[in-house]
Amino acid sequence: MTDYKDTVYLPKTDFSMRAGLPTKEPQILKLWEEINLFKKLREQRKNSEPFILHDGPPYANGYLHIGHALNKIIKDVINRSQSMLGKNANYVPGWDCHGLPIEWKIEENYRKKKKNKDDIPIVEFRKECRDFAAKWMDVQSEEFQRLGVYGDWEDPYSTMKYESEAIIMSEIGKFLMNGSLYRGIKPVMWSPVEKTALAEAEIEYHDHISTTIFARFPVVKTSSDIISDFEIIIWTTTPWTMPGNRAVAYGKDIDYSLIEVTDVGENSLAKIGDKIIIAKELMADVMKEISVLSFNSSITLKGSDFAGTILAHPLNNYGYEHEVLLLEAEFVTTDQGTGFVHIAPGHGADDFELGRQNNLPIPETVSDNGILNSDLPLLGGLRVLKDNEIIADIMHKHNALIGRGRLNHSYPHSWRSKAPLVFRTTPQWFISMTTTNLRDTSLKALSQTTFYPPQGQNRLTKMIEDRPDWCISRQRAWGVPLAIFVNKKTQEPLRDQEVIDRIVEVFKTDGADAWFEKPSSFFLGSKYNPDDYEAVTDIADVWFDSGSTHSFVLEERDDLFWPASLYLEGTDQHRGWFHSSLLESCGTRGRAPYDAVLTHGFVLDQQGRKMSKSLGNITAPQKVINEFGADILRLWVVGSDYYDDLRIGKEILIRHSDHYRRLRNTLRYLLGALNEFDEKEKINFTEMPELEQWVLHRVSELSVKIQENTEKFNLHDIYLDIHNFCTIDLSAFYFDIRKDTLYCEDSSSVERKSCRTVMDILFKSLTTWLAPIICFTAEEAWQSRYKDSENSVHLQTYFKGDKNWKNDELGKKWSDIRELRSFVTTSIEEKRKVGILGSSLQAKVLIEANEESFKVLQDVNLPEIFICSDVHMDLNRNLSETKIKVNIELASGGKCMRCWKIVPEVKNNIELCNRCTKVLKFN
RNA sequence: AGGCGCGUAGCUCAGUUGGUUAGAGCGCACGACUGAUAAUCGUGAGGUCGGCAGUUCAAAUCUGCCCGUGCCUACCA
Repeated sequence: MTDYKDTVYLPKTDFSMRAGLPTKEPQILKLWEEINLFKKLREQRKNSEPFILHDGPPYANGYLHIGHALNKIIKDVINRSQSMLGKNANYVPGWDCHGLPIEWKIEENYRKKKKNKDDIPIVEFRKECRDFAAKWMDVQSEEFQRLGVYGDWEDPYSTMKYESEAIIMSEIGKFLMNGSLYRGIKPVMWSPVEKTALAEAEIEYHDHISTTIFARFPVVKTSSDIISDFEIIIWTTTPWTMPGNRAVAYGKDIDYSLIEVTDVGENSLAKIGDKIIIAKELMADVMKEISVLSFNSSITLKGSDFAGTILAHPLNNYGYEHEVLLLEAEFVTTDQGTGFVHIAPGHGADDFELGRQNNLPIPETVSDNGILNSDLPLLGGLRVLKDNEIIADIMHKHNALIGRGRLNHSYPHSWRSKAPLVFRTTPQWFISMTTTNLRDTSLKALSQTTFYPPQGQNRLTKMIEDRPDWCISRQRAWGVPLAIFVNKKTQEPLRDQEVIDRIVEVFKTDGADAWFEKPSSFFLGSKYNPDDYEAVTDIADVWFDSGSTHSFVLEERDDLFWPASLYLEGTDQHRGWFHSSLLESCGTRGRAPYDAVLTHGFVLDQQGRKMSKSLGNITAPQKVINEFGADILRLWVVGSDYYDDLRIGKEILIRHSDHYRRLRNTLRYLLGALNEFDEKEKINFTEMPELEQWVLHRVSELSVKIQENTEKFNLHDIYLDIHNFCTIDLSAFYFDIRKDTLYCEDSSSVERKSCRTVMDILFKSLTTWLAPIICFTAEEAWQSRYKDSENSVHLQTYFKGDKNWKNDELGKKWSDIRELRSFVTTSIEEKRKVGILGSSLQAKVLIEANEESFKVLQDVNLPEIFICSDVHMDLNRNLSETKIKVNIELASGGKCMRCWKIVPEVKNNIELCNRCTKVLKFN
């Protein structure tokens, strides 16, 4: 017997079956670097329609986590796919550099060296922050590039570049000039020891003993006569907030008892005959606490009965003559106290909010070192944390209390000084939502923005509707200073464009440090006397920085455009970057800085739990890259529904690797089949067999779909379509059927040449379709074929099918054929199960078809489609419901030693079928 | 606690305006091939569509409640 293996055109390629991505990907990155791919693409597309995905800046303070990877991969796939549409998708990555976390890190270093932050000159401190951010920018840049993310890594943007700081200040200036930037006050956690505001994360809770008081608020005016001579009793652990009291809150559904005291204990501050009101549920506890021995309480009222009542301050007769409103509030509970809550709008979050809603005044009663203002009657000059016993004494002396005590409870302290904190109102700078109609402008801008997914619009809209004015000042060091002068006399900020311009110009050349280095006179010029003005030392909220990126990146750079085509971030950025950018841009330019917004979900572990160090369920992108490769991570992204939260874990990554293998082997098979393909082989569409025409019909169908889905950023659908196409249409159908043609047919035959023409189209289609997704593998396959490193796959555009290829009728016909084919494969399998045959080539397929099926199959080369050796089909008009009946027999004849079909002509000493004999004769 | 979401086979996902027996790929099991070979092909088993209650001739799909879960409500980004 002769071995005919050498006469068969077996697939041949150097594109390996196993990928070895972790080692191969860096080589491909190097190749791209060598040919300067990104620049080359910019040059090639410089006159094309721009697509600007404006990068939301990550914070430069650590290694990348999987969320960063997710975000940048989606961005990259979108950029690359837009590029595949022929657009100029220039992408400039950036970093957010200012802010508290970096300050903390630098401070932490100081603490280790036992240095005090306050002893370091601010400019020196800022320099260290700057160096720290610069270092992490480099680290993250490397990591992003390893993911395959392409962009202008040589010239990225950052919020701390001098030009950026200058423009940020110039943007602040716009708000200053248009009158929407104003000075107001806001309660913050304040450390009297460090004389600074603290962030939530800088606060730790320790036990603290507080003086508690039960204070009397006489009813002054009420619609409910029955309570007119009663006193409302509140309980508080912060007596020092009493000067700031402007209201008392009740719960509308709480039951309150009207109580008359009839007997009291020896040291009780209560007196017989006192008429007081407290929550019914707390009556027993309170009476015991204030040593009331007996009392009458026959009447119960609902909180809602108190609406409209006005009280007097407990020290009403000693200088605190203002009205105290009795207000309804949801946060009132009967867990503790009296069921009434004393409201000092300057000294608590709930208090402030309730005060704001009811237009209460917000008195500033405490100075920055924690001392009650000296002009306060009776209590001026006392210390808020240490003198509460004295405050209680004074109040008692003036008949303002009905009880007092002490309480050991958990209380906020500074993590630096360990000293207790207070809530205090401080002057802050706000951008008004109303004076320039910023809210309305923003809402209108949102209605003109496209959201992916659409729910985002709703979410952002709700936030803009409800949000208060934007507080943009921070009492910190590492940021863009609010370079504003305040007139000492009028307390009005100086609004002079000349001064602002002078500041901006200096920031451009010297950076924002100039604000701390140069004297006021330098900025004020000759027009103003520096002695008349105080320079603000606050810095800007970092959200203002990043909210301004559109101005110093999109507007300032020649290679970008304003507004952006797309902003794309995690769903948390509804509150963050989408939000601040919208406000900033609407406030200065009257519209959103983006045409569209895309949000993705968060990454969870395999069980759907959030990732945390304590659970030990963190998947690090670096680890995935080293074990699987970046292309697998990229496949994970597009293989997931990233509009929702995504899960990741070992099994999930393995599953995606399985999918990857299918794609890789499809490319590999194409490469093998196209070995030594010559353009001259190409066959015209109309001359191709119907099967080839059908494949091209599918290509054109898919091509349109991919085009549309790219325009809608529907990466997930693109991927599903490609994968299903490779698996169902190609591997399990077209490739399987055409093996005989490809391997055994005469190389000059129309059939084989048609097949290879189609294979060529498939290769170009798949590599360009896949290039945005598995950017490394697509390049590897492309280079494996064309061996022309200058001509990267990423310089191409999507392969587009010829319009003539689309033929829905043909599509329908072949999907019918495939349905009938599945009856045949099932029947063959049954025979295989019982050992009658192995290879389907051993089979002769006998078909009885109803009229409809007969019509579909009659002019089809059935042995080819069924991959069997013989088919006999009869029309059976009696079948109607059943489309076809299939029977399988062994084909008669001998096995051709070359193509392995069973044919009658192979017998005795004849080894080859007629076809193979003919093929060999001409070669 | 409120605002915005999510919950379909072991995994990743499809499921049109409610309309036959809820689909695909991977994995798994079994088998075939040994000329895509750590590949390829075929067959098959997997689901009370988170739960309960409604609306309807008909619910994965609409409504309500519940359960689970994520993001947001920070001088974090």
